[in-house]
Amino acid sequence: MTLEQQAVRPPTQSRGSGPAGAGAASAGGAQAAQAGDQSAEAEGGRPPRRRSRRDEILEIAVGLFATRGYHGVSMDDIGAAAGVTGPALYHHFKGKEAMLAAALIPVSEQLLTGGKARIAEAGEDPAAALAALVDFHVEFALANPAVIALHLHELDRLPEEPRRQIRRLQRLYVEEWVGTLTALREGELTDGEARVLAHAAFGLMNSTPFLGGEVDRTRRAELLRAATLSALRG
Amino acid sequence: MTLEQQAVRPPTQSRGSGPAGAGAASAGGAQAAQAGDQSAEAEGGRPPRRRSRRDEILEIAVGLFATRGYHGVSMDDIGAAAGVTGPALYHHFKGKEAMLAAALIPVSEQLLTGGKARIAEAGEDPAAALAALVDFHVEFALANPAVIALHLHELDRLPEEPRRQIRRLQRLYVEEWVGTLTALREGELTDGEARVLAHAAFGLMNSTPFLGGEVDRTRRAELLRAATLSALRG
DNA sequence: TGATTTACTTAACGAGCGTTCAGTCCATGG
DNA sequence: CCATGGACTGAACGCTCGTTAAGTAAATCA
Repeated sequence: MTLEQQAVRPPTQSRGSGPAGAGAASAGGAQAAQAGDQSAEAEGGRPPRRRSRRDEILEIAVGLFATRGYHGVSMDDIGAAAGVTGPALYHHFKGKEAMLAAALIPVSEQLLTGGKARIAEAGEDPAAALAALVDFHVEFALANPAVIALHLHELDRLPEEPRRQIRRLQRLYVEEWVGTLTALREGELTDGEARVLAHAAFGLMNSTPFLGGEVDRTRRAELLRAATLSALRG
Repeated sequence: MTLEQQAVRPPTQSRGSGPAGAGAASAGGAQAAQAGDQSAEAEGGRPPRRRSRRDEILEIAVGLFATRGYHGVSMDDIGAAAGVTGPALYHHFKGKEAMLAAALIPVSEQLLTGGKARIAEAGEDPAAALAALVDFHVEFALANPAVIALHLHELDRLPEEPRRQIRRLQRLYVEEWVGTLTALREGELTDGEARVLAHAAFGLMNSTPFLGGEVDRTRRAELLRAATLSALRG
């Protein structure tokens, strides 16, 4: 009743494809595809260099999952939003759960590698490292609100295998923050306490998917950065 | 596979009832019942003073909803966890959506009235009002993690009518925070910016449903209070 | 005690879901 | 020009879900 998505693609047009009409409200994803791929199981292991229809569908699905919940969206819904029927999706993904996994895993990977990179760039200075981490995470959250929301809400809908993988990546990312925080406030914080603060900071920075408009993106980033840093410095 | 809930109640025992055996992991709710009541539609309008089985079931349902998601829990699941069959629940609630509404509405009401009370107690002092608000919300979040999680994740699963009511209560609660914040940092913050900060503070304080143990409750409250106040004072 | 009410049961329904399958369209490559 | 193969359709499956209906055993009340 609220947002009826649909995008009747041009019925005939080979590779490449244009932007899918009135697509997912605030999709964020489309992060590479390298996780549980199914299309390249043959000999050679060459990853398929098809960067288009699959990711396009994935982005649409992420938007729908984020606004209506994983169980609140059917395969037919996703197909309709992408301009195809439901069963057509099985040519790109092994199933519904595989779609969710394909959307979530790259996010955890990007956060972890990005976080590590920022810390490394900061050298031995914990204060600079924390500032860089906050900067990075705030920017990421503002750029990908839908995926962030998915990550927060729908992780438990995954089967054990990919869920454990994501949890492991998340844990490693948290530990980067914990290390930085304990170094910055040496003697003040135990590891457990730093973990509480790290989760609190994520909650703060990830509050951006809710609430839209009124304050422009730059100012919002500024507010979130300042608030997070104040919260973590004590 | 994870947490198989069940609570075979004592098969015969009139009113009162004991604690339902191995019940919902971390249920928080059981907040009064006054919302979309169905049992007292007859003449007189006397509210039924039965404070027991209904709320017991509601608490169990909240715990399940919080850990597995609204759509991830069936009526049979809830019934089984309460020691009855699925259809038996229709003697206490009009349906599944009514259960969710009955769990969520009292929370919004408690937050709003509690928040207003703390601000009134603080008189004209915005700094004291903010401290009291933070104190109140942190305490509430730590006491009711399951309902907080539900409120965050499953609000959109409600039909329009109760959802709008909850959204209205939430908005009023946010405005209490916005008023306090703009008074405290006069000239520094627009209303919109204060709203961003208020949502950020909720995200911070509501981070407590995730993460369990390691740090005891008192210390965690202390950490969250300090972090929130630092974040909001700029 | 007999009538009523409360709390529940078992059985069954219709709808919607994820998924499978067989076939069709069509751009491509020899 | 025909064979190939990817993208997709339409129909159908088995299953689960929320909900309804009819009946029952026990507790309460007149």
